[in-house]
Amino acid sequence: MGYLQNLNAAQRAAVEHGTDPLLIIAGAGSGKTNTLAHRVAHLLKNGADPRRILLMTFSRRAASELTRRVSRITESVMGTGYAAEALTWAGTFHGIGARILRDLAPQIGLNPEFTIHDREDSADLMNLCRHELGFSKAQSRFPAKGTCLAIYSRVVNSGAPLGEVLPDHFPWCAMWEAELKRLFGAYVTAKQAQNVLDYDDLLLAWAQVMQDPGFAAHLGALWDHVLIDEYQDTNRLQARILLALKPEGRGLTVVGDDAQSIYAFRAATVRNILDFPTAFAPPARVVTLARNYRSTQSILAAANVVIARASERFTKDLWSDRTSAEKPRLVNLPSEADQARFFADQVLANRESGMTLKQQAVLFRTSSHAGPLEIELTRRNIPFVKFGGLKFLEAAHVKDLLAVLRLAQNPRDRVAGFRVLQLLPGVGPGTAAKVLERIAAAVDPLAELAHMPVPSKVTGWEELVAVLQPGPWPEAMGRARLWYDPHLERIHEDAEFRRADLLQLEQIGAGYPTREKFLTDVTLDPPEATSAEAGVPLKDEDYLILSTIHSAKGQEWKAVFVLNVVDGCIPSDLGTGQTADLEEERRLLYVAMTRARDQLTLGVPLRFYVTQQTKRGDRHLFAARTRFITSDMLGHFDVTRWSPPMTTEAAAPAPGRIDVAARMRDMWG
DNA sequence: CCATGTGCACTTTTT
DNA sequence: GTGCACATGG
Repeated sequence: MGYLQNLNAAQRAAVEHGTDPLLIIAGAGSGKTNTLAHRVAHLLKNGADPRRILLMTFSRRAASELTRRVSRITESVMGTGYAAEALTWAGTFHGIGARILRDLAPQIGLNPEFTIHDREDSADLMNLCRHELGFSKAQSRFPAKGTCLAIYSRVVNSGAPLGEVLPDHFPWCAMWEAELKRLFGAYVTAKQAQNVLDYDDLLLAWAQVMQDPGFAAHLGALWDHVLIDEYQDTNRLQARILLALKPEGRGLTVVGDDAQSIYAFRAATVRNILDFPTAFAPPARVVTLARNYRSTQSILAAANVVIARASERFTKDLWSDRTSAEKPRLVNLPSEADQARFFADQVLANRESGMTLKQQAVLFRTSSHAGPLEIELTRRNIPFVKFGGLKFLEAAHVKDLLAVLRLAQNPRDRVAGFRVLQLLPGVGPGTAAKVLERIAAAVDPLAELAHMPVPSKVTGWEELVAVLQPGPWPEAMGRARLWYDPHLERIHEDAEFRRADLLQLEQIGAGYPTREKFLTDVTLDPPEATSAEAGVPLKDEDYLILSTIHSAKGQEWKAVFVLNVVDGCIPSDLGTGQTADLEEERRLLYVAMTRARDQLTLGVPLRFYVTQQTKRGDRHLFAARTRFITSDMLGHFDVTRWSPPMTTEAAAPAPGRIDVAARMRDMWG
């Protein structure tokens, strides 16, 4: 049992625990993934069938990290050749849900060719319903499409009635309760008529299936062991699915840390983890991992005092035996630009002393906060990769091309159809709506599209019909891209950059066996960033990590820098209304701080820039240090102040010497 | 009637 | 950069 030697007592208890329900409370850096991976390996070693293990995580990144670790450990335990592919059921809740629904589709009244809407598609469909019901023309302002979808989503995911969700989370929309109810009814009808599912449906339909005793027994019997990571980020709907899957809790293991719950805005609730033990009789065993292997004691001490003020809390103070003389730094800076400059200086200084760029990360609350830093890094030729924020899938050209594929897959998908049809010159919202109306009523929508009369001013109809015809994959992807190319040229000035994205998308698509698998995966697991972004380094090059705090969860770096640790950013001034929201912001800071192994630097710019309220012009605000670090905590930090050197060389990139006259002469010589 | 051009406001976090 | 409301032009 050599592979158990490196575990501490608590970790080992979690790994060797039997099949009764188990809750592992795993603090930041406590070897959570490692423990979970060892538990899986241990199960396999003792004869468990890998195809009968269900591994679910919250995010895709966590899922792939976990399977990677499991395969490494199992290989060392079971010998090479024991492939991790044998773990066929590993993924996110949504991904697993999509797969189950696709498999069961014929038996549960779904068309197996259903397409999946991402958040923007869902909002577009919501908007369509909103128009059809005439709410967009209401005298006083009806909530925008995104807000409608957010309300709907929260109702679905929290299981709370609309009458509660509105006053609690969307008080300014409470007057529209009756209209919203009608809207949501229309939205659901539209989705079903069009054979599409949104993200929430992947959970909701699964939960509905689990309410049927026959299906619940069938699905429950598929797996002997069910292990859930990041349980603090699950919502009520997910918990319901889980408990229906394993009502006795047999073979059920959940892992999480209430102090790192940062997805309440998606209706995640800490109650899931707090209530887990008593959901079973006898109650689930609880194992707590409080020893931290990541950070120095001085970093942990600071993080602990931040989280200690949290109002509702389960657990533990983390401890570590990694001592260090260096306290976390809290640096006051005159402005955001100075913050960018200082961080860049420090990153380079760290590299001088032997720390690679990849071992360092800059974290921020909101993607746009990284702007000044990105400029500074580009100016100094420091390569970086940014996670979170601008998404590949949100770019108009990518959505266009995917819409063509989706329409071919599912001609009743109205959002896709609406988008694709309007690419043709001469087709606008009116014509598109009529066409879609007509093909929706037809038995064979594609045939109807091919044969229906078309307004004479519309061009390119035959080509569109042709590109939607069935054909082998991935050639169909290339056909679609070539079909789109002239439209791309016509619509976008910067067609070359966008074309590069589409070529990349084609590459990705070629890696999938079918169009359906590609579309499902690209919706549930979108590529991180567009290739058009400046200076995407090659894989083997060294680069600095820029990431939102949300995307940084579960990761660690030797040195961590946090931007804008000021009130208005952390906590974000958008979410300071409710105490629950505020508590989440506190945990967010905690998550950011506990990513650091050796060195932690928090930036506090005195002035920062607000781009909103353009009516009154862009503004600089004077910011204060975040309310989560009160004066009495400052002893845990090394508080300093930094200002840029007052030389002209520092203020602007030092120009070299040039001979303008000579250059002008050379133009003609 | 309907497609297209122009101006203005907004941009949390993610499956 | 992107989406939405409104005005104009076919």
